[in-house]
Amino acid sequence: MTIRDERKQQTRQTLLDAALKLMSDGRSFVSISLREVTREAGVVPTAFYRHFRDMDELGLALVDEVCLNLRRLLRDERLKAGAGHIAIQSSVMMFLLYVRQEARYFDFLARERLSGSVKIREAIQREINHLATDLTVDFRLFPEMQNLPSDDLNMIANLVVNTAINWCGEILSLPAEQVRLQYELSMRAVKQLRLIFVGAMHWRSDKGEIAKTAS
Amino acid sequence: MTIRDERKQQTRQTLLDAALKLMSDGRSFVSISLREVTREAGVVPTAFYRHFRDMDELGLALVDEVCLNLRRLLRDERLKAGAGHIAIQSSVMMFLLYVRQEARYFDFLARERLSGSVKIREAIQREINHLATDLTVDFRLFPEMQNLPSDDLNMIANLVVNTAINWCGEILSLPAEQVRLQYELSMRAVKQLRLIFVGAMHWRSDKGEIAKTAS
DNA sequence: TGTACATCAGTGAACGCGCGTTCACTGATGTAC
DNA sequence: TGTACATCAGTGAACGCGCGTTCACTGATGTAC
Repeated sequence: MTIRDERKQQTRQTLLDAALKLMSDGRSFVSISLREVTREAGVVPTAFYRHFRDMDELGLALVDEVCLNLRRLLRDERLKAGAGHIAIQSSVMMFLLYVRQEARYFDFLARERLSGSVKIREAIQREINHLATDLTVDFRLFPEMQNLPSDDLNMIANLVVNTAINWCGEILSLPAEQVRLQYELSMRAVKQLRLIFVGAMHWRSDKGEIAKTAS
Repeated sequence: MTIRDERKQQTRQTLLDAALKLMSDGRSFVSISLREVTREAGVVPTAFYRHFRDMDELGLALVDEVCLNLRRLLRDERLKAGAGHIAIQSSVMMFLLYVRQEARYFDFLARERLSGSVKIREAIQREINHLATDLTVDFRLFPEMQNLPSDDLNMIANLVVNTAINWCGEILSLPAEQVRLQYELSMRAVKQLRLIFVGAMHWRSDKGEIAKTAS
């Protein structure tokens, strides 16, 4: 990598960071202009085109970057925890602390998942499906879940991942100084994951009659 | 109501519909301009100000309208079902059919819930919390849940409502002609709600040891 | 190593465009007598 | 009921502004000999 290449990568990163920063006070990606990004990054508007064809391409790069970091975190968590075991409370708490710490990343993901351009939405959804697949694999190592069909494991993984995404959206919409509310939300999240696991452990055994007991 | 008032209300509704229509092919509210709305509605840009101060105010009116319709639907469903009973499969299927039928409304809600302006996000969150509260009240009528503390009922209602919102986002991102995929998603939704109810029925009794059984 | 040319990340001026908003207006509808 | 005036939803021209994109450019860095 030559000096020129390195500097180019630096500028590219500056542009990505600038876009995230502009979004960090609640604005959505689509409302941010190319000129704003370059202004924030400290380069001239035309320099943008040396790195991205248009804002959509920058958005996709942002998805890649954010998801790469997230996958790293989850991989580390997974290694630490050991197979077939999960300490729900500490996992959820750690996850939500990480979400707040890297708020810009998760804000971007949670916000653009449904409202971004078609390409960006698809890219994010692909990553989320990937997460769900990883989780399905993890579930196979749980003794309590080993005899569930993979269809059901998938369904449960999807529920867990979507629930976690909701936590992100909710905790990020709380003001930073409202620590009490954040804590309460975290405790509720812990309970929700526990409830899903309770459901998973009793799944199938009594599937047929659930909640058909009328008043 | 004079003729003039009636016509004014008509124009106002035309503006609201125009905004929804412009969003219906995947664009987010913030990316739609005042001039586009008036163009779509067939009035001159300046006529807009006879009805709304700015686009944000129109957005809030849209939240009101959409949520009013949604509440009506849910109230009717509730009356039909009778207290303390829920037919999970038919309820979920009916809900998702309604979501697809009124796709514009739910697209708007799902999309702007996280990415709209602060005011719009708050308005939508308020409505969602309201739904969760209603659901908590319903839960009280379930014999299986009657002895759970209201804190837990709340937590479960929140999980159910958020999960349902996720279904909306997912089913609306499927192309209209992919009926097969929509059906599969619906069946998964049914299972997920069942799983949550299974969890709820076994909640508390074995809360302490959940998933602490290591590999 | 030194030189001569090529590359290319970033510059700065310029463009046409759609935007939100202002203003004075028009003419149908409402109201008071 | 008929008339004279008031109201006000919608009009149309005009404005200044930030936008995305084009173009020819500069000068530091890379490359070939």
